[in-house]
Amino acid sequence: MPELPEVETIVRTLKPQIQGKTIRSVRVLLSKAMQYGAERLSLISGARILEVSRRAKLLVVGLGLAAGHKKVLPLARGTQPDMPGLSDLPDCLRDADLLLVFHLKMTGSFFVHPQGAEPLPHTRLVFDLGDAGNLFFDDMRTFGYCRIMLAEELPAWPFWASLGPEPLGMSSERLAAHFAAQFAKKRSSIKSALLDQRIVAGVGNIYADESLFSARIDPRSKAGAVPSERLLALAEALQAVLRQSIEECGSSIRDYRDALGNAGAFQNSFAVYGRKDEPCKVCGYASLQGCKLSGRGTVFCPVCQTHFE
DNA sequence: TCCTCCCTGTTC
DNA sequence: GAACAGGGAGGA
Repeated sequence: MPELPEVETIVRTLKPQIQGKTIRSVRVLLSKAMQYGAERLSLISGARILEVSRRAKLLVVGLGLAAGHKKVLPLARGTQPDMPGLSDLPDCLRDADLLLVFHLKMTGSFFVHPQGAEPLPHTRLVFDLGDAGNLFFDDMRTFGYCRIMLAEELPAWPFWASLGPEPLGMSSERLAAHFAAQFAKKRSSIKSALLDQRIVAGVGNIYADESLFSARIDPRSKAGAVPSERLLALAEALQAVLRQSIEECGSSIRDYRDALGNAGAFQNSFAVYGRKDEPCKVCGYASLQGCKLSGRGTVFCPVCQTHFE
C-alpha cells in the first residue's frame, strides 16, 4: 500500500528509467484505470516525459507534447504562479503541457519491461516507450487510476484541492502548530485526523500507527485533547518515521515493490504495525493491542501510549 | 463523523 | 469459505 515514502521511492526509481523518453502510444487494458481525460490519449503519442514527481500519495508525470498536438489543447498555456491549488506543484510540472496523475491506492505498481513484452494478468496500462521499453502500470485490486490533466485543471479537482501540506515540507515546530490548529476543531480520534489527507498529505495506516507509537500517544485519543507538547513529539516522530522509511526505500508488506522491482526494508523497523498480539519492543508488554479506527486496523501498546480524552 | 463499498489475493 | 487487507468516494 504505497504511502508517502513508497511513492517517493517509486518516483526516485522510475525517473531515471523514463525521463527524457518519448511515449509512442498507450494501451488501456482496463478502462476504469484511465479515470479522467481518456479522450486525450491520442495527444500523448509522441509526447516527451519531462519530469516525474510526487504530491501526497500521487505520482505526477509531466509531458511535453509533440508540436502538432499542442494546439489541440483547450486552454491557453501559462499558469499564474499564485494559482490556488498549484503551490505544491513543482515548477517543472507547471510548465508541462499535460500531466499524467497516478494514484496507486493499495496495489498499484510500475515496471519497465523490454520492448514488446506481453501484459501480465494485472497489467492495466502500457506506455510504449519505443527502444526504452514498455512502462506497465499494474494494479491487482484495480483501485488505482491515471488521470490525464492540464495543470490548470488541478485546482478544480476536489481531491487535489483539498490536500493538506506535505509533512516533510516544513519544520517540526510548524507541523506541530499546524496539528494544534487543525486538531482543535476535530472530535474524531487522533489517528483518524492523521489519516485525513486534508490535514496532512501522504500519511496512511502504517505511518499513522508508527508515528503515534513513537510519540507515545494512544491512537484512540481525541485529536483535540492531545496537549501541544505531545503534538510536537508527534510532528517530530512522523517526520522521523517518514524520513527513515524513505531512506530504507519504503515498507514492503505483501506486494509493494519499487519501479526496479526491489523491496523496501522499513517493514523490519515496524514497532506496532502488523504486530498485533506480539510483545512491545520498548516496554516488553506481552501483547500489543488491536482495534479498528476509521475502519482501519490499528495496533498500539496500551502501556507505552498515553490515552488523552 | 462514521459506515459501506469498491476489488482480489492471501490467510485462517 | 469467511475474514482481512485499506484510500477515498459517497451516503446515512
